[in-house]
Amino acid sequence: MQTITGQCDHLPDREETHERILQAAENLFSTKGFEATSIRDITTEADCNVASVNYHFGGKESLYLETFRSLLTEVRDRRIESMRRDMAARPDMSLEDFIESFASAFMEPLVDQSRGRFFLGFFAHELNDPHLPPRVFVEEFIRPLARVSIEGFERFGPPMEPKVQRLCLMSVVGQLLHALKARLLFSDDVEPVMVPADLQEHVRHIIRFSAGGIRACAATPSNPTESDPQREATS
Amino acid sequence: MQTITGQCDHLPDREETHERILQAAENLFSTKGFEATSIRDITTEADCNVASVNYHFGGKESLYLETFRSLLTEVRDRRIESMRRDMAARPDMSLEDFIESFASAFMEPLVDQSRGRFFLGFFAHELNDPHLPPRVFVEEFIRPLARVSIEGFERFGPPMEPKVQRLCLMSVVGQLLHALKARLLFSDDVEPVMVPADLQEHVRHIIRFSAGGIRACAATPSNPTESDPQREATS
DNA sequence: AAGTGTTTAATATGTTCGTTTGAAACAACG
DNA sequence: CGTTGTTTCAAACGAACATATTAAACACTT
Repeated sequence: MQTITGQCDHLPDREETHERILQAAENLFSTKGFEATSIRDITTEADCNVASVNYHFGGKESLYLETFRSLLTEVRDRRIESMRRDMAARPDMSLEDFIESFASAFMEPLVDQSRGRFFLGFFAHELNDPHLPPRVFVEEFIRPLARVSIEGFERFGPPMEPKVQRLCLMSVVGQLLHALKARLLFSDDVEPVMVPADLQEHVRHIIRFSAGGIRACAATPSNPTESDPQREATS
Repeated sequence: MQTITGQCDHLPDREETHERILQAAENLFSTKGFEATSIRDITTEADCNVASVNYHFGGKESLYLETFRSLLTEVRDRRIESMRRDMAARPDMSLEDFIESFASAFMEPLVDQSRGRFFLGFFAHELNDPHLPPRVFVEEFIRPLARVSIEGFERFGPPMEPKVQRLCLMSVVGQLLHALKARLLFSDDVEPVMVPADLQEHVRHIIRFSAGGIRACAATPSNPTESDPQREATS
């Protein structure tokens, strides 16, 4: 009662060990994956005792789940909030404007200095060595994001069948993710030969490319066996 | 000299241990990554002794390198051969035809029952926990493939700046890779709600989408601030 | 000051890791 | 038959692993 602030003069940790473990776990799990990360790796980086993980989280697996789920919800909610804000502020967007809004909502949580920068690594490892309960990723993360995105396509894009809408959404997402991965791959290139040095420039290309792709897909919505009228445009 | 064929009557292995280790290593390294795969995992699956890996390959790391590099060259050469064959057989392809040729050359080594089916997993792990010497992946794999693909864009696509050509190539590749990964993600879905059940249908969408995207990018090659003429096509 | 619940560190146990060793089985050659 | 080189095996090494148990140190209440 007498010393409110004097609880941790000599100890650097005290009470934030829980947080330091979470940060170290996010960092290591996202880069090395679940199995390749040992509790000792985590406790060494968190500068705490080995037993702390079992005490605070009840084991390695529980720590992984808690870390990943909180990361999922953070990225998801930031994206949804960003898109909803843009859609409400500018009800008369062009298709290009909406794709730009979607792209920035999609990318920003992954590239800024927030916890979201760990997301891609986490996801890559989880994809081919799953430790999350099945379907939780699709139901709690992808589905809500797809719902808002499709709503934007409905409002700002050309009329399309729902199936084609989902495919176009996946085309945009695939390009954006590949842009991020390519930057990792070519990061040690002396000159930017394969990928532009500026991510913004790459995103601007994706916006233009995707707007053209979406309009081409909306042109003949129903039967893909029929020959499309654009076929002779280049000859 | 007397018994040429009587070398391995009772032993199932004998002389092919080297190959069995390679197969097991491909399988395990691609799904679990380097660190999460133990030599005992490999030798158990290969049904041989623990010392065999050190004997045949000189250690875990050398085995990983040899496995990955041979996988790289196999996928790369299959892709290049497939594209060169198509380009030679049909010199008057449409843009859609070439994208289809590229897509099948790109996808087939990854989805059929050859060794290439391990490639995606290998690559995903290598991306955020590298164990290959730097730049070997870009120089020996991506660069030769990009050269042939850009050549196809030159011949069968609209005129574009080289920088835009590379960006369009990356857009197509990103969509194709994302289509494959999405199939893994939604593989346990009861009904195909997010992704079509048939990969061919997804690829057909990507062809249509990409042809529209490429033509939109070629429309105004230099100054991206200028509004493109397709803007009013859907209203 | 004594008591209570919470958090940390130290220690112990059994497992698995990559690698090494020495012997055995084999073909080829003298 | 003896020797040599090749390949496989069981066994074992020290190190690092996950986890459980224990006791000490702490903030806070009475």
